[in-house]
Amino acid sequence: MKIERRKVSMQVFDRIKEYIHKEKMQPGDRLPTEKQLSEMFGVSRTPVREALSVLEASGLTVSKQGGGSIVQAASLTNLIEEIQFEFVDTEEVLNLLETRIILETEAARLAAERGTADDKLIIKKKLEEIRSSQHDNRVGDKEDIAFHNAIAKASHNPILVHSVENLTTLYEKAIRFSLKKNMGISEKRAQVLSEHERIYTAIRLGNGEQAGEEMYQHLSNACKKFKHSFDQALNS
Amino acid sequence: MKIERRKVSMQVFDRIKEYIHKEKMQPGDRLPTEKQLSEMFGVSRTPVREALSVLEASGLTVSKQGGGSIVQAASLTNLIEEIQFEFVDTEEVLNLLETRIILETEAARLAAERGTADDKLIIKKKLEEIRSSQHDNRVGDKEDIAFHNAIAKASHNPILVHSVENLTTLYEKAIRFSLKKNMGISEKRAQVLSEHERIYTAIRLGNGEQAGEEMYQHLSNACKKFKHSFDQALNS
DNA sequence: CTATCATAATTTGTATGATAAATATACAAC
DNA sequence: GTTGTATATTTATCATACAAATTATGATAG
Repeated sequence: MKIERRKVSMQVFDRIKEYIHKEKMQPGDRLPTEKQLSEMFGVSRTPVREALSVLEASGLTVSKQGGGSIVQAASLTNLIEEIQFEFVDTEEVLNLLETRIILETEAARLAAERGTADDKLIIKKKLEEIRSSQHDNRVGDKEDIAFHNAIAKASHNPILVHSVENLTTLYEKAIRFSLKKNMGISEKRAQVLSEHERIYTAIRLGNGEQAGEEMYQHLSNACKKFKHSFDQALNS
Repeated sequence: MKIERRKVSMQVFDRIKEYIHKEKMQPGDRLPTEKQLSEMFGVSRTPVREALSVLEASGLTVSKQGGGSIVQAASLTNLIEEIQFEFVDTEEVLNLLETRIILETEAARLAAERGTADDKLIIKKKLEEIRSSQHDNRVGDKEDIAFHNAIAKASHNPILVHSVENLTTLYEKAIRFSLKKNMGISEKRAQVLSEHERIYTAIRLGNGEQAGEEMYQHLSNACKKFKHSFDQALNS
């Protein structure tokens, strides 16, 4: 039997989250001071500070020297189940997207030119799963990836499929650890959905050039959005 | 204008990530000790510990009491899975070539646009090795692959490089295990060399469009030749 | 020589106290 | 109402110390 020994700092991390939830704290509210928290939990300031570091890195709070720690998360109900940070290099994500653009632009074109009715039906299904995920207000990363993979499959080139799947999986991992706050911007979601629809339509009509162009635009926009959110994170 | 004021702990966080990346640390490798890190960056242990807390919470490292901090996740580039090679099928070789065309056309374009003088020198060297292999009447597969890989490297996109290398080595294996190797290639060697030279020239001049076009022609020709020799083998 | 085990050294985890720097607050001056 | 200033509060960092866990070392037995 293995006794679970969690670090005090991480226990404090949980307790503070719990506290925020319990007290129904709103964005802008001030947390108790580090001194108060350390007395509250019967520990020293050190683990409290480390817990607050993680909280801040996860975007839940902001600590300002002299000003205390302030709750930032907009809604505590869909509070972070999992901590998400950026530890992946921005440059690597951009390189990843660049490579995806190269491969998937052609994959979309080939899908339009070679895809069977069956292939296109599957793509359509994936598109609708994206729609319903959006309707449920979920993130929908998995559905997004599935849509792109389905298009690759319609190219009927297994090597290409494998390469695309490889990159999309990597991308999902990268995004999971790098995207922190810019999830749920509905207007952007609508735009993404519209882009997906345009890609699908072009494929359905068998218009390879158009499909490639739409895919290119779609991924280029993803690239722009990523850069933009990164710049924002830098200035905060 | 907003004066940039990043906390030391977060600067340390970035520096450690940078260090892991720079040193190409693999999962399982041990980071320097907290003491060493604090001396390295000229700060106390406190911010170093807070940075490590965030790193650990993000899943990049694990810190064990007494055991040091070890890297857990690697950079994206190292995560790319290789396509395992099963058996050589003509169709698969064509699929492989098709995917290579997609990737390497763009790789050549990027090489022309982003390649440094150094990069181009290396490409030139590889080209000359192809020439000398031809002079020695050797097959020169390795040299051919090295030439293509060097071009990919000049794109300065590690993900793209890895993807291209993956495919070129796969291609080399495929050709090697394919029974019909060296099928009537010798007379086309001069042509292949000329194609390589045209690619190099376009890259050297920084003409991206041209470089892409030449690469496209080159690999398309390889495709045609493969098809042709396969048909011949069928009819014999 | 090898393997095992006790011991020492190293390293992280936590505690404590002190100082610097930024912010918040209260209050006076205009 | 606004501005400025003094004071108190609070976070950010430093320095040191010790506990706890792991790793390295070396001795001993076979």
